Amino acid sequence: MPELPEVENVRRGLSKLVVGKTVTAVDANWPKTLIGGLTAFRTALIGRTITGVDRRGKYLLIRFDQDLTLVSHLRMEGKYQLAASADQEPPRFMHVWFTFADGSQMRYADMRKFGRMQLVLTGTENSTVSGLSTLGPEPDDPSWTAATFYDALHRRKAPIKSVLLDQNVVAGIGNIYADETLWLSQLSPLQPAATLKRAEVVRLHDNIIQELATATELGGTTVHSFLDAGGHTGRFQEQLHVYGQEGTPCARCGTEILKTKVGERGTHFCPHCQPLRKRRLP
DNA sequence: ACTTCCCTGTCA
DNA sequence: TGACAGGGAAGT
Repeated sequence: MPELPEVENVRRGLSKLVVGKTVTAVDANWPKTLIGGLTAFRTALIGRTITGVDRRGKYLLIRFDQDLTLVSHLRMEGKYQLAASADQEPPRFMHVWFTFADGSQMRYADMRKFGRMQLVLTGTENSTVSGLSTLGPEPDDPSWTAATFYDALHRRKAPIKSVLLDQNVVAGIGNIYADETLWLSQLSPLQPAATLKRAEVVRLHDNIIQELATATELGGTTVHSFLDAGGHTGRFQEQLHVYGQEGTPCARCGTEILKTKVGERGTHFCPHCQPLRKRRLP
């Protein structure tokens, strides 16, 4: 469930904690996490020094010297933690750990084992990593305008909720921020994307940019004990209007928030503020 | 473009 | 004990 704001906070945390460290060992007890296998990771990474940590959508890009990039996707439950020494009690569900020359360890824990890591040559990640090659623009990229968003939405007849979750349309939105931005924009999650009016798309575009920025600055949303690399919990969950709020009154109109399924995903909305508008597909 | 699968803790 | 949580890849 880490989405763009959470992954960005992990990036900032890791950036402060691991840049400059040199890998002396790589270990794993769930090798499936490592695309290409543990042996390849050891061969490539031992002796390499971390030079930076970047992010693209929900992907973390851990940069090493000699043009190596570790592409890491946390999926549902992936967490990084830095331990000052190897003796420190490992977190539950630790599956991969990197030991550094100073004795510290970068640990990766993932209860559901959905997360994946892949090593690529820096600069080739966009062509090599499936998911990155077709990834849509960053929400804060000035080239992502309401006009380009409108065009993208009008090529899709699927419900707007499903289209927001499509990383090829715009990068970084997951289930929480899809529901929240639709509530803010007073749009039904079931509204076919192609039926959105210009003004509605402008509203949604503004809210996506604003909401992701605010959530990022508040440290993201903590759901299911999500922790950033520094071990802090996010504070954005105090500002959720619909996600996980089923049965409580809508902050805008008092109507009970409902939960349903859209495209096999749990979807929270206010039936009064977010009515489905009957419109013909263009 | 839609469905299924990967995973396992939590909850009804 | 079975349904559910869900991002993204793979399959249809």
